Amino acid sequence: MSEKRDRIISAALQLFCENGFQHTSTAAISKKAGVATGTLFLYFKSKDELINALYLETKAALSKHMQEGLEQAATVHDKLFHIWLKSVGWSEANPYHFRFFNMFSNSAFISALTKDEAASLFQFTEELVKNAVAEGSIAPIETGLFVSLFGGQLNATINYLAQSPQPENRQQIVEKAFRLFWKSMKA
Amino acid sequence: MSEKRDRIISAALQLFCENGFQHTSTAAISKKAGVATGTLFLYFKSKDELINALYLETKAALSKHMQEGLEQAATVHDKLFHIWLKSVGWSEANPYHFRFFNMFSNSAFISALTKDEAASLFQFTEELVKNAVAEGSIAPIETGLFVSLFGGQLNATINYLAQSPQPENRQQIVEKAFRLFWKSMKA
DNA sequence: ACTTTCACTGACTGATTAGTCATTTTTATA
DNA sequence: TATAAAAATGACTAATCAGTCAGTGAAAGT
Repeated sequence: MSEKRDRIISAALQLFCENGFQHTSTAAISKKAGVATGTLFLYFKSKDELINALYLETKAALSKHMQEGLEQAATVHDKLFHIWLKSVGWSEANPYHFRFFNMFSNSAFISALTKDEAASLFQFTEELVKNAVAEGSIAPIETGLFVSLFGGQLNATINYLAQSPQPENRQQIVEKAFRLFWKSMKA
Repeated sequence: MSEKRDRIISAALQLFCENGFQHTSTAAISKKAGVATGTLFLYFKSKDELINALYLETKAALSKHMQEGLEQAATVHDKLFHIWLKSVGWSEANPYHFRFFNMFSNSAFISALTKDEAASLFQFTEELVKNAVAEGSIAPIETGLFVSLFGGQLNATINYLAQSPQPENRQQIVEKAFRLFWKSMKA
């Protein structure tokens, strides 16, 4: 991966979040990245391919971060809590990436193909849930519903934190929200 | 409200959902609505004002629907369940509107002002939560966090249903997801 | 019958911009 | 050092489209 490519991706991320896809010209991205307008099209066939690549790589980064140290968690509870904390941490450390997901996950710019590819990066969470139900750690539930609810709760928590005025009890909120989720799901 | 205005709003909703904001020209909206290109600009100063009006009116319709018959629910549990069912029902009866929210709630097209106005339509939910905590029906929690989690869980449920292959146990899923939420929140 | 009003029309335009490509610069190779 | 290959440049273009405005026709008022 070239360094110029990285600069383009990173400039695109910022500008898309600040001004939206439509109000960000490829010329503006190139300028911010410090490359010529043509260079962008060496690395990405089109503006659409650029945003899809950005989406996929961002998802991949999050997925990787979630799994770091996951093997050290012994119980299902601990594994879910690990994923929870990693996700919150990553989102707070990468506010642009998080905002990017909020803005574009449901937009028309991301193709169905890209979404499929991204979903496969989170396959491991489905496995986790299936095993948890099988071993009786959590109450019986459709895997997809569990994953959806977990993601929803997580997203709601992060969004709440992002717009909440007091960050001092941030950690308590994060833990409390997880406790609530776990309370609803445990066997 | 003129009938042409309605047709423009409704055409815009469909086209925005199908092709996104950027790939929907005002000419296409006008054509689908069966009016001249200039007519759109009689009712909306700009394409941006159009999407903001659409957002606000859709939110208002949902808010109104949620509150229909709400006074008949006696307990906090019943009130929340009423809102839950009304929301799910409305989203399934108005899939375009629901998709529109998913696509544009976090987009750059909806102004902060519009979002503020929309939020005020849901003021009643915050009151509900405050009273519930005060009377001890639910465990103590920050109002904003509760509202955020409720919305997140609801949204996750509807999204799960929308992409789930089997609609036969739809009602069970809806009730189950609410039971899980209530389990996590009740005093 | 004349005038005024006004919702509506649609051809038109000025501005924007995604993407191209002939050329130059840099890097690798012999 | 000479040559080839690869990477990068940026002026340019073809196309799109939001928004305008002079004009139309129907209805209301006098």
